[in-house]
Amino acid sequence: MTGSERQQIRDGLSTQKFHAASPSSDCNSSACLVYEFDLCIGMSKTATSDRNRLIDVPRFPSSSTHTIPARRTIIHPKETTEFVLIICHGWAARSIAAPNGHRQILSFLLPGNLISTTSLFESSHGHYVEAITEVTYRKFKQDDFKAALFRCRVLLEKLSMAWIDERVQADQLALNLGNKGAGKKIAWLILSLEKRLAKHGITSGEKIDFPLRQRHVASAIGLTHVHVGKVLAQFQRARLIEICDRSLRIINKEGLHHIAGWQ
Amino acid sequence: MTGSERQQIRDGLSTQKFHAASPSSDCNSSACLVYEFDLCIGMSKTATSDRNRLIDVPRFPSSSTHTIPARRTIIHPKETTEFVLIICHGWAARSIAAPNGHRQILSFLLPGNLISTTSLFESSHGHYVEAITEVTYRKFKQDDFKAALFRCRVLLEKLSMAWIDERVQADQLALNLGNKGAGKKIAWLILSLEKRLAKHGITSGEKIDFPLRQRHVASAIGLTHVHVGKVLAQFQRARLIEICDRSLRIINKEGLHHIAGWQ
DNA sequence: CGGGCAATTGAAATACATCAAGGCGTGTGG
DNA sequence: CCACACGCCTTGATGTATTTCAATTGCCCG
Repeated sequence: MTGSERQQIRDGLSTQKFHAASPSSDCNSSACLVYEFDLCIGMSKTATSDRNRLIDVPRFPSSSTHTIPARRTIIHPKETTEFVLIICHGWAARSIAAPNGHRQILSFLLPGNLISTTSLFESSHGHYVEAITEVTYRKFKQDDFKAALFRCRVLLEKLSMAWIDERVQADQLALNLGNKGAGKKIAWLILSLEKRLAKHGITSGEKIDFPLRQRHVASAIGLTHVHVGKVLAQFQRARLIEICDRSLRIINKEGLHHIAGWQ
Repeated sequence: MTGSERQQIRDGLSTQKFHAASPSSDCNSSACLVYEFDLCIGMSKTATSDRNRLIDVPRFPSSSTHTIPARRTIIHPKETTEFVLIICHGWAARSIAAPNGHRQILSFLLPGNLISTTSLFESSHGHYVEAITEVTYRKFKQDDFKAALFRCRVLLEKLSMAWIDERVQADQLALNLGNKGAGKKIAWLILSLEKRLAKHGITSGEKIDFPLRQRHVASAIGLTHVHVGKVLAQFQRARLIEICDRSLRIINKEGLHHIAGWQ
């Protein structure tokens, strides 16, 4: 996100506008409830290639859209809520903290991602969600969301796929955190992000959006931000990647694969 | 498990005996399908204090019991199957491997644990399961298991609790793997195992079963077995714990808590 | 007895954390 | 417009934690 795109938001309150039909959206199928559930992906390829485009949810009752500036906390682990959140625009991080203060990012949330599949059934989240860029998200009532799931069998199926996916991702995260070598970990992170973005079609050429700060990378893979900086610089000197202006270009994908141990 | 308890099994094939009613079991409620689902725990406290006792599953159709010697692989990640496995006796480890060979243990499976909640819906597991001690497990047909879930609402509820639990455990694992300092990680592992064992009532006094080899600990927390050995020795010199003869005694629990960062 | 697995130990190399200082861009308030 | 604070990135110097390698021991089992 460039500075000119950034809205001026001076206080910590999220701006809120209740859902009004916006037929100009690039996602106007009545089945398009959730991007992640693949129902949008088919048409998104033909749509304008806006990155991070807003997902619209027509014919869905009682949802509201919120926008929060970068670096703000969206969800506190202890707060209870009856809502389910879906990211429409921007990046967020889901994390937990040990009582001693150490924080670990569990996953990055991209547009279309449900904020933790368990949030459908539990009213307490048990983790933080923080905005990385400015984030727009949609807020559904748990009950409404569940009801929609029962009305539409294919949605239910997609949800179960989403939570299996979530588990696979968690397993892969553990695999990577257990790795030795900062290079391995970072290469893995880059490749897995690239894969996710490509799957959603949010990638123009080889250049991908990369709004992560070094501290995000650091607390996602268990290193200090200083060391992350050194390794990234090294990667760039080796012409494996190129980072500039909040976007990343993978120059030598094979090389990264090799370093990450995906071979 | 002591040497004298260990059956002599000479080949790699698992011994298989189809289920025959065994009313002498310490778990004879008709509802007692799965230990983990809490239905056994109430009575297990009054039962004889056998550690690692066999879980029996009366009135449940088409299940078979298998026994596999220590260090043998129970499940390969690519093999497909229509069965759901539950550990009855002994310890196992669930793990995944990167293409380069690095293996990460995702969880230790104790008596009563379902081998991955996703195995109910997917015919391919995607991970290894290896016996740590000799392991006895029960094998259900996926369909039969699902049918039983629908027959019994409370079981369904327990299942959903099991998978939420599985996710919490996965999150905690990531949190620990991201920690710096071998002591922290190992203390955390010990405490979390103790907690799980205590919950199941498989703990006599402060002494708990600890059949893990150093390499298991190592690949569970992402360190080398050499270093694990050094840290464990250090813990014992500091009189935090005492390990002997495959069992572990926690001497200074507060100390461990402090080291683990649980404060 | 020999072979495989596990635990232990020490010495050396390396990877990583920690600390500290400086630079750069951006928003902010005078 | 300026000065200033803040967040972020970079760099170097230093110490520590961890890996790696190698050699030794004990144990269980065939």
